[in-house]
Amino acid sequence: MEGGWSWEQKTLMSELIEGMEFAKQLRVHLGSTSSVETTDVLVQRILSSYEKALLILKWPGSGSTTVQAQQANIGAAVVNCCVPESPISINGSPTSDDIDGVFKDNLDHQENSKKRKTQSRWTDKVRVSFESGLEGPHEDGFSWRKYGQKDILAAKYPRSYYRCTYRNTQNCRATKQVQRSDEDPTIFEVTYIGTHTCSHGQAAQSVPQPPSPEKQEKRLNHHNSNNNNNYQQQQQQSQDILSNLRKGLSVNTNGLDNREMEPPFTFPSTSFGYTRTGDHCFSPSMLDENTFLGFSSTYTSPSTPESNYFLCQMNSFGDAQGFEASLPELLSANNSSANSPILNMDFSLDPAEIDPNFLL
DNA sequence: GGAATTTGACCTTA
DNA sequence: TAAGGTCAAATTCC
Repeated sequence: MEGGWSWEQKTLMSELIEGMEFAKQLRVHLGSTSSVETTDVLVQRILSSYEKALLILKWPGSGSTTVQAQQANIGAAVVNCCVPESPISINGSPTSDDIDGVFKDNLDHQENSKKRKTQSRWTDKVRVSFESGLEGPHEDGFSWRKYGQKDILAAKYPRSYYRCTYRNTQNCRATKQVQRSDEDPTIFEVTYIGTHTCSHGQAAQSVPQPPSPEKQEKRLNHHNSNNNNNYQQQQQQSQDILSNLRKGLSVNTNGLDNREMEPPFTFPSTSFGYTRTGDHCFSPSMLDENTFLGFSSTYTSPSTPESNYFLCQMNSFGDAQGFEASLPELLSANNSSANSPILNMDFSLDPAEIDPNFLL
């Protein structure tokens, strides 16, 4: 398998291995200087994350665009193919046109199609395993309200239209369309249009919880919604998480405290493989500490059963873009960053400490 | 009773 | 003018 790996993939693997080695060394070091039990727990979790990341990369199917859950406790696989229906900049952020479109759209509430054209728009593909008990895409962290359904010409399944629940109260213009794939009914193509301007994004979910997947499934049945996130929000959340991390670091640098630790990592029972491919990606040089940490945090988070385990995977072209692009998504996949174990992890990772050549 | 979904009609675009 | 997208009243659910 490794024979077909691209340079980026090999580099990624190398970096992960190296990081794991560093963590091991840290454990040895801390073991000699500190008797705090949590230290070892933390390091164990670091190692666990690395090991599982490596495991993912080593999966035989990781060279395809489809992520199949290959562990018994991964009930559903999410294929997240980011189809750039509008240009996405190299770092995954919407282009200036996208931003302009959103901005103008916010100024002018009388949305028309021309403006819609300029909105950021991308498509994710979500594979959902029927074995998981869910028949539709899992929640993507935002609160959506279905406002329409339409039979599409030449499509076997109708298309469902969703808009942000807070459209009226906060004038959030984000919408999404969910279309079940003709070829593979287990795949839902989710097209996101516009960005969330509401303050009830994913992070807000820790307050008013949206309907559970079970509830949503009960309601939506066949035309379920969801998956994935708004990219800008992901970026913002990446920043938020980093900010929280740094706050935590101020505690950390004073020594390991007695904050309650999350239970050891376990794969959630209803989890999703997850891949994002296409141009909605980072270049290796754009992979900053946010995405790195986000990967770890989400990867290890068992907090939200419907959206917790997201598998990064190389795309079919063998590069690392899909993997990298999925990182911000991984960040926000976990609905509440407060639930992310990494926020409880007391290790320091300042931007200055990040190897600027990470993945290079 | 409030909130979410359904669905037919209407609007916009190519 | 057909197809996609949205609106809004009716319906359903909690």
